[in-house]
Amino acid sequence: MTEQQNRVDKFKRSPCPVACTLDIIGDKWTLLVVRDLFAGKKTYSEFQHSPEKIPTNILADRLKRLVKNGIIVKEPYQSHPVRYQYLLTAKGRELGLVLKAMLQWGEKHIPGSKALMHPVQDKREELKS
Amino acid sequence: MTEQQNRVDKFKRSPCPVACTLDIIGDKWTLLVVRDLFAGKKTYSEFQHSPEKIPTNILADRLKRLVKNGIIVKEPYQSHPVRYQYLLTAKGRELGLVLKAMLQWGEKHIPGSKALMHPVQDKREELKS
DNA sequence: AGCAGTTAATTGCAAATTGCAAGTAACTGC
DNA sequence: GCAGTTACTTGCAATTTGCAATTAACTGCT
Repeated sequence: MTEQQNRVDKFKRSPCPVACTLDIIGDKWTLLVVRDLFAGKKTYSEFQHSPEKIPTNILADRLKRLVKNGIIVKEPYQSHPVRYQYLLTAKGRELGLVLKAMLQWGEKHIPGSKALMHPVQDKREELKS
Repeated sequence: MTEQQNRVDKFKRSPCPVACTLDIIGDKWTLLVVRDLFAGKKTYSEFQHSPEKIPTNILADRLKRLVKNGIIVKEPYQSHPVRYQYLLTAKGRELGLVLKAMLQWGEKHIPGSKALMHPVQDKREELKS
């Protein structure tokens, strides 16, 4: 088996980028965690307290998968009671467009739904130290 | 119970448009059917023959849900052997941006994945390099 | 007329995933 | 020393998924 075949084999269902993306984020919870990260949430308990009330075992699983797929990183922000924070990587931040498209579709087509805040705000000021 | 409460109650998890959108399209298969519709596929068997090989009971279920949510319509395109076609509504076509965002994210971040075709092709673009 | 083939499903069942409750471990603050 | 917080894990029932087989209604071939 060649390297190319190895690469092909790792596509779970097909080489279609939509299918591959869905293999990573195609479920009811993953993008809600990403949404929370865009909203500035960082810790396990912050995610747990979001209005959708994600079950704790699902949250633990999704965080693991997001780390495995390079969308977030997990790092301790304090040792003594060791506490972890989860941060979006560049790859994860680029899911902002997916989130934004869903948010806009939802706001337009699901009457009564209302965004608490928008991800990927157009802020042109990031070069400040 | 007031009308407002009725409206609130119908949100499955929260009024967040991202969560509401995920309640409709947040699974591994639904958006693949929508992708196929963007690719010009219209019939049950065309969806079945896509490379991901969606199980037939899942396909039947997802088509029902897409109809129920106003994303597609089902109509006979011939009577005698009565045959059905499924067509995107305006609401469904507006999922093109979600699909496009996923496609671009996948192409960029999943090495080897390659789009067979792009939904929502922007006719006016890509003159610069 | 008989039979294979196509389309659009439904049914049955095992396996996997989800959702809920409870429990755990390490620590803090009173 | 005891309640509270954080970040989980475990157990288990319920739901969903995936696969195979089957069905119903027709067409086209011989």
